[in-house]
Amino acid sequence: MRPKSVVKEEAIVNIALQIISEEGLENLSMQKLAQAANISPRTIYLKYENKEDLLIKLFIDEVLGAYEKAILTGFDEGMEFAEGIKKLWQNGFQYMKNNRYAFSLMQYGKTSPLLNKAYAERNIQQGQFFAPIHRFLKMQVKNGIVKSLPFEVQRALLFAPFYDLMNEYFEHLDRPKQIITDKVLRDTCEAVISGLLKQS
Amino acid sequence: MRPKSVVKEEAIVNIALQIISEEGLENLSMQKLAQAANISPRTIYLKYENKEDLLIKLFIDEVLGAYEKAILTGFDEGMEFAEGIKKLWQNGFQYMKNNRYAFSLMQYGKTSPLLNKAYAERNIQQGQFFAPIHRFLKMQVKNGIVKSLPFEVQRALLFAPFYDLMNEYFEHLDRPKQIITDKVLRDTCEAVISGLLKQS
DNA sequence: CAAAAGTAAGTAAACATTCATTTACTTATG
DNA sequence: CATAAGTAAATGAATGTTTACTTACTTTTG
Repeated sequence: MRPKSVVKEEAIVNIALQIISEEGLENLSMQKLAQAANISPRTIYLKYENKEDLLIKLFIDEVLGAYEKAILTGFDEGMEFAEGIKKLWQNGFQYMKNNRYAFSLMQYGKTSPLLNKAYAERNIQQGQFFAPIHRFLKMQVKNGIVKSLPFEVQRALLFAPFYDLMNEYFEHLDRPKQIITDKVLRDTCEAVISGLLKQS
Repeated sequence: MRPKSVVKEEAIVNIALQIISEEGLENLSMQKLAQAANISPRTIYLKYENKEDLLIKLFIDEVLGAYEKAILTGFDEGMEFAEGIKKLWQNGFQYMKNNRYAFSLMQYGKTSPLLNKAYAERNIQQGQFFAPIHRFLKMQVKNGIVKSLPFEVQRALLFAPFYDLMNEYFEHLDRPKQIITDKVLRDTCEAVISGLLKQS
């Protein structure tokens, strides 16, 4: 039996992410992808059932899965509050810097109904990625460190500014000067932390 | 001369926003829009040059323009810091609650290359919407009230959580219980404010 | 040589956009 | 004040192109 080419499988994934990042999700077509990856359209359909299947697997496996794993590396629910959040931000920044294309598709997860649905379903099925962070925050509230707010609100306060900064970071990559430096990121993280602390 | 039907013009705009919100930007086609609005495809081209023109005008005029106007109503650069930010959040929440479809297209402004480009170009041409808020924040830094951070970072800290909450608000509209209440929004706004204050 | 991997060349359906007309209304005239 | 001329609004059907996906065949391996 002829063995499958790993090179081609990786090309599909990487070039798809690149097209999405550079031209937008709406401009990724199966034909364009095949041509750019120098393969036949049919080859994509050996690995993926259809376009929807491809997009969802890219989003869930290649992007979200890898990101969630990266962000939780070295993070421990027992950490002190500020220490834990800083670790998450550091990990996130490190990962994103090296995975610009993944970041682009991740952003589509909030707008595209298809990806949004896939994301919600996955979080229901397999006890979600945010579980350790959820428990971490719950403990901080219990210990009187952090303001008692719904988890969704805490998550918004802690991470929404981070994604905004990453967006800014990538936009400034193409410009003469980068404003999102490690120091700026640390300062922003501090601001986010102090906003959630109980004693203001 | 046959008078033009305002009803039809409005139908194009409203139904386009509805389709984008419910099915996604990538699933809006000119023919589908025409059918849903009960007009001929040709009629859309009387008002708009092409699909790109339609999308950009929807985004810039119908969505961003209306939002920016709404959010700045009753806001004054001379306001006290917390007061000013609370006003912006209140205005934003009020507007968004009544314009779910507009919110959806607004979110696409961050991901869609087409809309992103249109947004950037507009902000360069006509001295941007954020100018009063920019000056407001600059003054607060000068007066030693607010942490000295790049404007982009302040904007991220102040407003990124807001959009996240609006997303959550709309998702919970279809569920039995709403978690994003006026009180939760006020509390979140307070947290955002305290994160930016110089004395923690 | 079995059998999966891979391909070139298709397919029907959907796409954005246009053409050639018709419709609905205003207005100038007998 | 009836009616025909004029005109912008609006249209249904068609344009060529691109789409996601398939068919029929070839290549490459154990």
